[in-house]
Amino acid sequence: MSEPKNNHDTRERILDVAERLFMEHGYEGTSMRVITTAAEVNLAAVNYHFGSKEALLCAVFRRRLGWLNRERLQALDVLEAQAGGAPLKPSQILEAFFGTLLRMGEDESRGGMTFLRLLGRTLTEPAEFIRTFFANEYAEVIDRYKLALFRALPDVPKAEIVWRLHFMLGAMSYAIAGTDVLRVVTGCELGDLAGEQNADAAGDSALARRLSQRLMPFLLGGLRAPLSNLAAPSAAAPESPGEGGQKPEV
Amino acid sequence: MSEPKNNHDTRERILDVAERLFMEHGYEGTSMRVITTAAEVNLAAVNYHFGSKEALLCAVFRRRLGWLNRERLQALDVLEAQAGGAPLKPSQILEAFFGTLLRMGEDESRGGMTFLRLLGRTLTEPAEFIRTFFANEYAEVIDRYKLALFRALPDVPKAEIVWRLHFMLGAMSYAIAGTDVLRVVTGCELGDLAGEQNADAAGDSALARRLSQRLMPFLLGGLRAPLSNLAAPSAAAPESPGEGGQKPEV
DNA sequence: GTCTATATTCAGATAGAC
DNA sequence: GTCTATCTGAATATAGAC
Repeated sequence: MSEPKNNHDTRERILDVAERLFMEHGYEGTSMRVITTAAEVNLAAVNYHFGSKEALLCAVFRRRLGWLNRERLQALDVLEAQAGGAPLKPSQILEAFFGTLLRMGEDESRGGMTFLRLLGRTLTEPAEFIRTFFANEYAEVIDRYKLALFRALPDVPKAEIVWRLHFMLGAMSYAIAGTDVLRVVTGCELGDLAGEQNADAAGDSALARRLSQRLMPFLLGGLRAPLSNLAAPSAAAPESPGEGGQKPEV
Repeated sequence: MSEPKNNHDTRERILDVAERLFMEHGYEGTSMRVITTAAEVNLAAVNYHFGSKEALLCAVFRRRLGWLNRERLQALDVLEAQAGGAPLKPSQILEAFFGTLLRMGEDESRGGMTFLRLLGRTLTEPAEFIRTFFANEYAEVIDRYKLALFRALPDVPKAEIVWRLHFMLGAMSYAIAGTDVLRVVTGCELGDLAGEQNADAAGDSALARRLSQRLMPFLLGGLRAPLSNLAAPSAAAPESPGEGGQKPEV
């Protein structure tokens, strides 16, 4: 309301640095000393501006998630208005939900890939206050998208849809968080993304686009996969890639 | 080689407790004091038996991953012997890789869901020594499975297969790690798994089976999804769940 | 092998001068 | 708003008696 001088600078600088360091070393692995040193502010500044380390982490996320949530809800609003009461197509819903996020990765002013990676990693942090924070932040959006998916896939049991939504969130989080996990686990054979650490702006933006192109078909394929035939998981489903029996219903 | 008394008890008890606590609170979030207290051993016991906290975490994983790696390689050996030189079916490969893991979740003597959750969570920990540890532990197995997938899907670019393998790992890790992340993000609507914390043996075993039944079709659907049509991600692909053009090639 | 006691380092937070 | 100095607690690790 009435901050006099470069208060804004300090706050934002702390948030920027914390965003990056939390992403690189995790919440517990990042001390306030390291943050304040890198941000070139005094050690006491974090407690003055945010109150505590936990509150700092929440502030880092609130700065980005407010916009993301609005964007996601609005994307759904637009689609539903266009459809005029008819159910949406699954691909539209996924594009609205995941596409909106992945486009953040191309937008440096919204945190870019740094924030996306941080988000992916933090979603799996065990600390209690983090869980409840995300539960509150995400509740409304997840609920809207869940309902949209229920309507889009009326023949698929709701429990199954929720599971698959969860799988999709996992695939995305992990893919985003793990540009280096990927290097570790798969042995760095992804050609063009080989540029070690993020080449900041250009490389990150390209990575976000490529990731989106790869991820969306995968998610859609998983979401629309035929349901489990209850018992034996390995014998019945058709195999050859050309013509699988794609029947999500019962 | 020559441990006299209940040395074995102590070591195993520490490993059991560490496995559970690391799963619940993460590596950084779990102190050696808490571990040794819960295991009813002396604070110095961990350093005596394992050398350091880092080494303890590695020991926790080594105890399980040796068996898992052998099992996974053997499953592939058996399949390839049966196929007699022909490429395997994607579903067989996924069943060998993910099914083997998920069956660990039903086997309390192999760590059960506790270990599976720990594994899923730890894969996303940022600490450097953890990354390199997993890189070494996983290298051989991942490589074998990657090659099997290349052969099984000769028309899909290798880079695409590696990405999708990564997506699958993510969906699985997240799904396994996040029985409670799931509760947080999706609002606990999964009916039968609502039993808060793991009801230990019976509930966990059932959860592992249910998870497998849900996850495998999703992964297979994602792996075999049609490739991105390069440019616009939202307009071209067929939608209605009944008959999508399943063509992974080009 | 086990234990007590302790060394050492580092964390988050705050009091109070400016 | 910013800074120095410091409090308080907790972490890993080890020395040395038993």
